[in-house]
Amino acid sequence: METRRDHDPASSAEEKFAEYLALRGKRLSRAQRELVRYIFSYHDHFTATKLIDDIRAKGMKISRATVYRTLARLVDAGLLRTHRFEDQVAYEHQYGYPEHDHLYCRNCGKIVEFTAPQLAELREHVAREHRFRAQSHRFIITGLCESCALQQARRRKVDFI
Amino acid sequence: METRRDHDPASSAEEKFAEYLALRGKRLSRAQRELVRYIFSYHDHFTATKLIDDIRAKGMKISRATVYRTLARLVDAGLLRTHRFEDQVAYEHQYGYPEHDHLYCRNCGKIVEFTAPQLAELREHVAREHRFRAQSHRFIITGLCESCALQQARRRKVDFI
DNA sequence: TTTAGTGCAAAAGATTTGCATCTCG
DNA sequence: CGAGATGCAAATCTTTTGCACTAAA
Repeated sequence: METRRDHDPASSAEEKFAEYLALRGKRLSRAQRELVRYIFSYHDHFTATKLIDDIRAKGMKISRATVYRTLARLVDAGLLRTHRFEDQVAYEHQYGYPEHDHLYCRNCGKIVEFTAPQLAELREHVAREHRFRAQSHRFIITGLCESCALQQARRRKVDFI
Repeated sequence: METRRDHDPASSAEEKFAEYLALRGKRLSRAQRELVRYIFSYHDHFTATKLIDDIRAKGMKISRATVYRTLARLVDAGLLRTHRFEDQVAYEHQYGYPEHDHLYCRNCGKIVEFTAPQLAELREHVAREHRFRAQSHRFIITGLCESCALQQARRRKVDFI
């Protein structure tokens, strides 16, 4: 998957992180390096739990505690951002990734990204009206994805029998 | 504020709930009735934990488990809605209370409600585009309220000295 | 060498669940 | 009476922490 060493997201995120750590006298350990490489080798939303399962499946040996500690640092470093959905905290790339909003399936947890330029305007308008200085926003549409909606419709029919 | 007995939120919510239960052969127990009355006797955001503390302080004897079970039903009945604020799950009235969104001050935690009809349209539009069945949405504008923005500007000047 | 990082297991918190026992309808 | 509801405690689940040990720089 990953071939070009110089400009792929994984290595530039790693550099950014190393910089962040160096600046505060922290060290970049083997575990942290492996995690950053793994996390930035593809773009997707993930939960801490899922990440732990994934890296274990890949054979990496990093403890639960270290994963949580590293995620917290990556957030603090501005490389990751957390999102709280209904019943899960998801992480997503912050560094080098455009702003977007989300659709969240309440049934299967699927997350779909979308962008809606109108939101930025609306946000400024509302903020001005309330004398707020807006810094960011979050728009989440919760509901059912196509397959879960169908599945639920089916289940409902069965219930009626 | 609200004095007329017939139409106060607490009793109409109770009726709604009784209806919901009856429709599915469930019973309205003493515990559930007390909870609904308490919850709808005022409008505010609350967490399950806070509710449990509050009712205990009022001398009501209802177990933790029953509170959770009742909250789940109230959500299912469409009387309550859950929201994730910060790192806690908050409940708020859904029944008889207009949909709204929030401005959140990152500095002092102040929450201001606002309504923006355009969001409903936008939500339907986006959902349709992604074949989602939207059930609700959440739009949060994060930033600084007026006083925190001023305060911060002041602090910055000091930092420069 | 020295201090930060790691793993482990125990702790925390919030919510859920199994089960014997009440209670509504 | 019989299906539900309740309370209690134990069980879950995710995330955090204390501590002795290991390893970056």
